[in-house]
Amino acid sequence: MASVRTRIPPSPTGYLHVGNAWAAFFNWLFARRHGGQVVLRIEDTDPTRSSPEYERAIYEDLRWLGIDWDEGPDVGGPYGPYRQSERAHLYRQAAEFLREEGFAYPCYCTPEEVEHERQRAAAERRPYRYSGRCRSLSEAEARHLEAGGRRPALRLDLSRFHDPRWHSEGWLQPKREDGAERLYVVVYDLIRGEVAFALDELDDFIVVRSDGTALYNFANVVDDHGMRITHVLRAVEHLSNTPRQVLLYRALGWDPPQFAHLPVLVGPDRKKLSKRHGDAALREFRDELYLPEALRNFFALMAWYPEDGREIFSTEELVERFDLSQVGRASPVFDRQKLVWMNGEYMRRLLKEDPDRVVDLVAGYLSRHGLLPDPPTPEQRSYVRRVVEVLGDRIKEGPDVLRYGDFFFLDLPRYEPQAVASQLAGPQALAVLQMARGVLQGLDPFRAEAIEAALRAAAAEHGLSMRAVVHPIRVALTGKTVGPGLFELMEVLGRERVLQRLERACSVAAGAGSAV
RNA sequence: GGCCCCAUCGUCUAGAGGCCUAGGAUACCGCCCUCUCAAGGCGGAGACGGGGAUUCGAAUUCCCCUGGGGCCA
Repeated sequence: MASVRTRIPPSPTGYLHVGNAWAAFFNWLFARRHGGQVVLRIEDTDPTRSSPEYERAIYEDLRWLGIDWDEGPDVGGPYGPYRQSERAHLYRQAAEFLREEGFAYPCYCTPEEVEHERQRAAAERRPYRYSGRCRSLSEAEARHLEAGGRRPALRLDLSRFHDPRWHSEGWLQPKREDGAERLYVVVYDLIRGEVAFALDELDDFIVVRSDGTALYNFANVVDDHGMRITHVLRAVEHLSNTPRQVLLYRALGWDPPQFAHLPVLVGPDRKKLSKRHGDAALREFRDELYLPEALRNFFALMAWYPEDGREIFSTEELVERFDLSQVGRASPVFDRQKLVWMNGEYMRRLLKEDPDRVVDLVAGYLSRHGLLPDPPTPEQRSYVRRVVEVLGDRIKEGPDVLRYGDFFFLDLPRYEPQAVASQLAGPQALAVLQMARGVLQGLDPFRAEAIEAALRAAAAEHGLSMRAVVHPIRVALTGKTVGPGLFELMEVLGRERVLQRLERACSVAAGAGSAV
């Protein structure tokens, strides 16, 4: 097989979306699996919604995810330009060819006229197809319409495909049906097999609008062919467009690439993942401390499983194993919970192998939430490092940093009402806190082991269980009932802050919790 | 409306006619560990959308229905 070339075709009309990132990753995986190339094509044909800022953001997000490309607007390549907005001349050229070869004809019908036909078809409860009225327009009629100020759109002439010379090629197959013969456009899909579309279900569709701009299907064909794309891996929503594209390839005298229609990623409501689902932009995952390697692993596991049993795979392993024919056809639901789990697995690993990276990530997260200057001083950074050590594998995603450790970065903890009510109310709590103050006041060094020993001794002396002393102290220092080991956390906080918080909590406990 | 795609635990999925009493993971529930949470260990509950057909035998093949999704400037 000639070298594999796949493409990633984002529109710079917003931030890279997880659904597109997922499809992009599959294109990347497939190309890398076969030692091929990846082409990045920017589909910026809608000038009102496209922007260079979004284009840059897409490069950034893709690179962050670990997807690289061999050709694209930013890196160049032999088959450019790689922005659709710069390819108008190529579309025009192809359109002229179609016209010269008689595969396309100018259509002077206005959108209003077409809409009228459509409505009449709907009223008569029959499927709408363009009548082909302009197909047989005479030169004189055309000139007359032009003189009236009408600009023609260009339509593909499907009647040309009834020529028997096409019927031996396999992609256009005559089939006998109830005695009559129907022509079918056959799409060969690497995931779904052969999918046949009756030619008479299609109509003479528009290829170039009256304003001269190319339609999506047309531009796509011109681009994919021009960029020597061998494999088009894209979402199933494009499957219905494929027969039109195949017709276009053939009319232009080209062989279509191989197609593989991926399922669509959907949200918990089974609807296509979109902005409606909130955090669908890839960068939001980055901001919430999802690791690119975890995301890649997770992405791979949607619609495809490398082998049964194992779930954690390095990207190299994924590349080694990727098999398009094993990709599923059903739409996977994007499951946040499982992503959290998987990210946790990678976080835990990273904590062992490259703790500095975790520290940087956490520091960045804290900065974004206003709890740390950006950049932090060296002292602050080493403090974050100690906090990360103490937090350990509790950090599965960004929000966990605050969930378990915001008090490390606040002057006073944010006291959760429920925690206060259950642990700081009443004389018992007050007694424990006062006992702790007494024990810790002169403790030196202020280290976890020493703190634990001292507190255990004091608890035993007062006939208290460790549970009974740990809980009120935890709430006093952190404001919550969950979090890292109490003694470790105290060491990081330091004696001064510990005593200060205990003191404050004492007044809270004494005031029966009303002062919070 | 026409056409196309899809359908196994809540979710991701394994399953290519007998290996299925339908396996794993996640989420959930219980127990253990333990200063709480997290992690870890052990255990539990949980699915082949429905109906026909083919076959000695169907989650697996075929048809219909239902339900979801998509395309038709």
